[in-house]
Amino acid sequence: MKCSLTQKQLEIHEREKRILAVSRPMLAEQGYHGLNMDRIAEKLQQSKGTIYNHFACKEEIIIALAIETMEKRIDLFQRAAMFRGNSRERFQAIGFAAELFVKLYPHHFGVEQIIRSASIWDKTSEKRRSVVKLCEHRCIGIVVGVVLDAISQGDLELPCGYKPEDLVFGVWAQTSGAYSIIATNDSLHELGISEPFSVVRQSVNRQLDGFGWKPLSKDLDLDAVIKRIEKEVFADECR
Amino acid sequence: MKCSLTQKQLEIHEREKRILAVSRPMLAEQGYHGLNMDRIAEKLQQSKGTIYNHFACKEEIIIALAIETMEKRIDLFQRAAMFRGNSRERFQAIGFAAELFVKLYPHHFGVEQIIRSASIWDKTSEKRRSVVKLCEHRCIGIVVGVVLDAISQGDLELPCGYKPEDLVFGVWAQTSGAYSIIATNDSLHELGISEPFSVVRQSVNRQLDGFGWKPLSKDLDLDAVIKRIEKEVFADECR
DNA sequence: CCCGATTATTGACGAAGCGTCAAGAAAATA
DNA sequence: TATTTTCTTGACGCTTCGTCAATAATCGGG
Repeated sequence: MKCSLTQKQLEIHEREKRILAVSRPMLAEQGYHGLNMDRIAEKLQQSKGTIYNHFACKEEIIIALAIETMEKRIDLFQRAAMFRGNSRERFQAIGFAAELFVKLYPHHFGVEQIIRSASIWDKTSEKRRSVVKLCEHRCIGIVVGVVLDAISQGDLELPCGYKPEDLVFGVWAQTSGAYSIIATNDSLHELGISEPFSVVRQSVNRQLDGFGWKPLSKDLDLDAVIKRIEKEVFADECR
Repeated sequence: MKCSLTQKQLEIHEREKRILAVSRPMLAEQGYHGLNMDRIAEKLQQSKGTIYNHFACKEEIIIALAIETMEKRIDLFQRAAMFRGNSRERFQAIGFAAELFVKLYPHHFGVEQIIRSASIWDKTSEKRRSVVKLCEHRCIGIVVGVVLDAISQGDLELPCGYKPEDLVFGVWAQTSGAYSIIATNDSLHELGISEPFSVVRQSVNRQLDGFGWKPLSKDLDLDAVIKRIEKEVFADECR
């Protein structure tokens, strides 16, 4: 009967989620080597072969985790982009989301780094790789959307030959670079960098000011905007 | 006799360099998994035990390679910082060096990423880790030095509460983030980012302009400065 | 409800690769 | 030359990945 078919398929689908749920902390705590196929099987009380029915190799699990991660970020970004305010404030909201994301879920951010290692990326399936690309595209698309709105609303005029994607790339590089350094460098304080997150926020705003994206940060009460973003968009996450 | 003693020690020292020389392409081409202790031994016609006399584990080889890499970069940065020009031009020279480095030796850049994986970093010795820290410190120190010169020469005034290290961190994050994205993301073009290196240069300059570091980029003939840097500092590397 | 066909599960197994260590070789020292 | 120290070797143990033939469960038609 149909119900039975669905029953089994549901069980399989359910299991896939459990595999990922069990894998994530292993990967988060010990990195690539902490993820152990035998231990996953053991924890789920299933044989290894069954795990391999879901994921062709260890790296497929990692990239699947990364996809979950990227979807989570996209969700935050989408909500941020819908913040009610002018274009610059909406961009600010996305920046806030990015920082929130890395602070709330540092291991998620870590997973995104891990799949970029050549020795891991190369073993993943084309199928999941294209999902990653799509996620990336969607994520950038959200930010580009805000930039385009800014342009069409007359808040921003890009220099000749400069595309919205270029501006986004600059900010993307800045933030992801900073978060990556923060996450992997335990001696930042010794290097004289005591408030890296604050520095990133300032650098980004200075860059946007440099592009003349109005209202300039000197004309904005940034703290008040942040407060509003916290309250209106990320009330659940900020407590 | 003394000569013989030196002889043997020289041989050992020589071998250590050969181990690294053989390891680098393996790591560059296939990443972490491409580096294979048995194959290293085989290529050097030496037993595995001997390799392990030099390096306690695979990860130690990787971090040793990373140290070589960092020293190479320090060399480029030092030369760049000595460029004869105003403070902003000297900073420009360092930026040029960073870009040159990642373009000339992309695999070197990759090694620096690899050691930052938790699962690798954790297996390295405290001794080499502190060397890495030192290299980082020296590298940042060079750049901070130029910023300090700019301040003392009256070219730059940092906002209240902003340290030279903070400015350097911002640029460091921007460039390393960008290079990392460029290296690991094969579909940048599809995302609408066609000239990422050019975007980075512009973003950084816009940031420095934002800090009011004189002379501002609009008052500088950047192309001419680059030409001079190429000719006067990196003639050997640029051909 | 039963029975062949299909699909899913299992865990022993092979392969690869890391790191060890006792035995033996080479070098240093006396 | 004899003895001690240091260096080298490669077989071995161990872990972990991924496979696959055998087995079990599910499905679908009669």
